[in-house]
Amino acid sequence: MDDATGKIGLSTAAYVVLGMVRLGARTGYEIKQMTEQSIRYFWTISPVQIYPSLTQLEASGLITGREDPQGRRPRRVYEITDAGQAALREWLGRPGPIPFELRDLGLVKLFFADALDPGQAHDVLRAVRERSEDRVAALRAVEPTARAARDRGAAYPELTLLMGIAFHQAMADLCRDFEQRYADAADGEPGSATQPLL
Amino acid sequence: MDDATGKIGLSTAAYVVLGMVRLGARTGYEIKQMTEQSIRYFWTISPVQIYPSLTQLEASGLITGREDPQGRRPRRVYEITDAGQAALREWLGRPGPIPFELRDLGLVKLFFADALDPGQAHDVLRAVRERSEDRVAALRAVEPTARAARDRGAAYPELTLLMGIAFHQAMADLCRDFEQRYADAADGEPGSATQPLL
DNA sequence: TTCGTCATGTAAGAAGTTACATGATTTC
DNA sequence: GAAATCATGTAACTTCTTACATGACGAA
Repeated sequence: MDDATGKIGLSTAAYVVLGMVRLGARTGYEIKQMTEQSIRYFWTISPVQIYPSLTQLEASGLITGREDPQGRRPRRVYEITDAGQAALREWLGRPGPIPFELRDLGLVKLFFADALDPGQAHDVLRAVRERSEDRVAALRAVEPTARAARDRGAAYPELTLLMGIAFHQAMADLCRDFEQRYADAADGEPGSATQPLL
Repeated sequence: MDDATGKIGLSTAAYVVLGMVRLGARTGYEIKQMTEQSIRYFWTISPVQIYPSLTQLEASGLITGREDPQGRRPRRVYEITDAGQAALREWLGRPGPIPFELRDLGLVKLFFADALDPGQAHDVLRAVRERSEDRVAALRAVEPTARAARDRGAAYPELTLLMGIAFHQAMADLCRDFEQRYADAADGEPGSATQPLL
């Protein structure tokens, strides 16, 4: 999976952490929060990856950390360095394949839906459509935040949000097309395969 | 990840194998081929999962296998049973959440692209767009196969193919929008974040 | 006779997630 | 004073992928 990390010994997770520090996340905890609020729909990192990444990034001089306890609660805050800015840009611009992985059980079930009778297939179609519609609604709810970020100098988060919306909207629209097309096409029995269909 | 497999002791991989047998794949090898040609863009299974699944499915009476060596080369061919048809339908219709996972390094890089100067950001945008355009072209090349399958009783594979196309087309279109919008907006320097942007 | 394909597996390793563990601070 | 949040980690467990291993058949 490290197609795009290259020779340098930083994992993708570390670059994500670096990028989040650049965007103003100061502690591991804030990085996790920010990640959940922004890129969770197309990337995830767990605390298990965040804290070692912070240590490694600091050791490499890409961020600087200092203790800033709140009362008796320990806390370490980080900032990106010039070297960190450069490393982030190098990674963002690094050529090579850009892995894209989709794992969608809904599409799998739709793929096999010919095994069902029309009524049941319709139910699968509706379930997948409603899932995408819910996702669209969830993403639209974040739009104001993305617009606010754009007005403060970060325009690209809004683009990735719009892509998520367009993506799921396209799936929902196609589901609806199929639902209508096969609404009254009560063919009756599910297809039986006596010879390979694919 | 087994949110949707439920109490019964079959993994998602086993149901996929079952579905592929129903669609006419007779051996483990053919299942792998068919999987590569059809659902690989939204699901993957490796031979390591296929062969144990076949054993398990046969032990459960959902498929029947018989030896059918070609010359001295061993070979075991399978067929789905009525119980297998029922199990597949039960799984396809099983209610509950439908996991959807996207992991896209392209979106991650776009998300952080404000750290780049406009020219470099444009390059990232173009790289992501070209990737999606390539994917659209690859999927369109499979359309005749999907249409042929539809005419022989399997209409849903075409739907999942159309979804893949629509999905990537939407991403490519949005990239192009942004490329044009920021084509001459040479703001100059990359955004610097002195306070949290998100 | 050599290469590509058919066919079925095993073993080791990388990667990531879940659950656990701790404890302070703030809010109700 | 109870619950939610802040904050940082560890250990165990899955899960998946990669590489390896074997060997026959068909075509060039």
